[in-house]
Amino acid sequence: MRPLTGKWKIEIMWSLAQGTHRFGELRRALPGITQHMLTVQLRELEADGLVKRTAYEEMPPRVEYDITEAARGLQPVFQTLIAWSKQHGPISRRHTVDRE
Amino acid sequence: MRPLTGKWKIEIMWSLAQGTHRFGELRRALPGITQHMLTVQLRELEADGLVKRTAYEEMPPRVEYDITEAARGLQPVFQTLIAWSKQHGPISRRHTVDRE
DNA sequence: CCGGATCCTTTTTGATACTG
DNA sequence: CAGTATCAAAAAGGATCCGG
Repeated sequence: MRPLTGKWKIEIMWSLAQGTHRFGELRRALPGITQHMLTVQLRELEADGLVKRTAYEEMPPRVEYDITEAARGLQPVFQTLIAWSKQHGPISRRHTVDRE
Repeated sequence: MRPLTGKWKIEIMWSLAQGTHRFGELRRALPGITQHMLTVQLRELEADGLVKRTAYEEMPPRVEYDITEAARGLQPVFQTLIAWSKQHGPISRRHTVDRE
């Protein structure tokens, strides 16, 4: 099992759980993420059936992201994890990077 | 935020959520994990305050692992994720390795 | 039985530049 | 605006051998 692996997936899903977002909106909602990473993670989430991508072929381009029905069942997970991390601080993955 | 990152952490926590386990028991409960990885992940979980380790200096050695009080609040997360993955299949991290 | 220490491979992440 | 292409660095994962 490998749920929601990736440095930003929880936060992405949490953002999307609160409503449709455009690419640029997500980028602003996740300070520190690069376009590259946002693209990669969204693509993976899409492939995993957690995110739905809707592209409008207009000028200027517009792309919207939503969570899928399947992912609705995970919504409490996102909520709990976000809330938990606010209380206990971030967990794991070199949480103490102590640059040096 | 980086919750429960690691290939085995969810499953480890899920196992421990169901009761105290010894090292060897966990190993058997997680087919495919190496002792090395189990050690590493347990150490990280311990450092993150999600797991409590109790070593008995006996012969033969015995070590028990439990989830901490702080981690109790995450128990529904483990449950939901495990249940979800049983329905929808594993998520992410090269789930389609399609070896040639 | 429960690890630690090494060494090596694979995956992930990130910086930067470029495009319809 | 919403990406793609490259390249490089870092982190995670795993095999194997050693020790109390």
